Amino acid sequence: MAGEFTLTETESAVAQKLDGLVLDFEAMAVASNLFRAANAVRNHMERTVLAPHDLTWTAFVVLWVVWIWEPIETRTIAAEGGFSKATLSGVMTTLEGRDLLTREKSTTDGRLVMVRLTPRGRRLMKKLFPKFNAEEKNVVSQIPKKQRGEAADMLRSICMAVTPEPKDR
Amino acid sequence: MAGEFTLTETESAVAQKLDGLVLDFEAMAVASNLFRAANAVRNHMERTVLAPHDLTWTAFVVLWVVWIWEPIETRTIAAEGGFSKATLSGVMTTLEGRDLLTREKSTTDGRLVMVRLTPRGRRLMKKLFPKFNAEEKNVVSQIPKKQRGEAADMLRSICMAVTPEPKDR
DNA sequence: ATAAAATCGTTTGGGTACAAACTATCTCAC
DNA sequence: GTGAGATAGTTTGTACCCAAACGATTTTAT
Repeated sequence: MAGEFTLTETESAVAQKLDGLVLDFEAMAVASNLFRAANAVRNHMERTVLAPHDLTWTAFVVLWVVWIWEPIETRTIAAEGGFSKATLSGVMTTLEGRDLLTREKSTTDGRLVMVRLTPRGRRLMKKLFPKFNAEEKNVVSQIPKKQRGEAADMLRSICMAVTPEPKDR
Repeated sequence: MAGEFTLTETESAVAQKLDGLVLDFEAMAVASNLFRAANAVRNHMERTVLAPHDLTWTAFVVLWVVWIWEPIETRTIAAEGGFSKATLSGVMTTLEGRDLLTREKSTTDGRLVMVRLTPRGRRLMKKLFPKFNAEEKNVVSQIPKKQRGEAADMLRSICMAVTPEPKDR
């Protein structure tokens, strides 16, 4: 945990501030830990696996999605990776400049852009992904093996609860 | 879920790419869902609760930590909020400009900066936090009540697994 | 006492991150 | 066939986000 205060300390401090109000501390703990965990994992991955190859988290996700599904349309990468098309546009410009992927206008629909990895990009992913997965394994190592499926399910149901209309993003 | 491909589709596509290699798909699913969930919750909160008050997620976290623990040192806010002191410095400048918090050099240690909310900041949090917690409640609503404690624990143990030395950030 | 090391917060530089506006292309109704 | 609307991707503007370098202050070792 990153913080210096314990959960109990925090709860009693919050209770004082909003005394009389009914709060859901359990929900607070889950939400709070969700972000600590996500950030901790992201930072860990960036430092241990990604930094040696000068990749950010987002750049890696883009490469991964393209690697698995190429040729793939830009909009699908954004949906699959979970970021906006504006963000994606910038990241892809960077990756294109580093000769890791290519953009090509679709011949059947002039609005679409098809994305592929370059041979260099494919070589990188083939070497990098096993290392990445090894760290993912490390990340869940403290969760009892039996509960890992459950963990994935709970996280999925959190997504369901707050995902309204996919729309544009 | 944001993506268009099912877990099974993804697994079989990955398996093809790295055929022969042993991968931990369960770890992959947990890590992947962790980020989808964290992002989904963050976006949801920003849109429903924070945007009406012109606050970003990070700005809200800063205000929250200061609200609960003021007077508080800058370094503690960063540790508690889970971001770098560089990030914090920028966000606090914004919040100071909006008259929501104040910075004051410590009298006992010239390196430290003590942070407090302004009356305006306190009024905002007192009104905003109950709304925020109501949404947090909504976020975990799909997880069976009995499993919520477990969920918080699992997320905590993910943090433990990847948090090496607290150091500086 | 004093120089070296450690600590704290800010600044700098590069890379995300998203909404909104924009351009280009396609679809559909008529 | 043609124009209104929808759709895809990029650009713009603002705000994060972090590592590394920095200046100011304090602590530590001598």
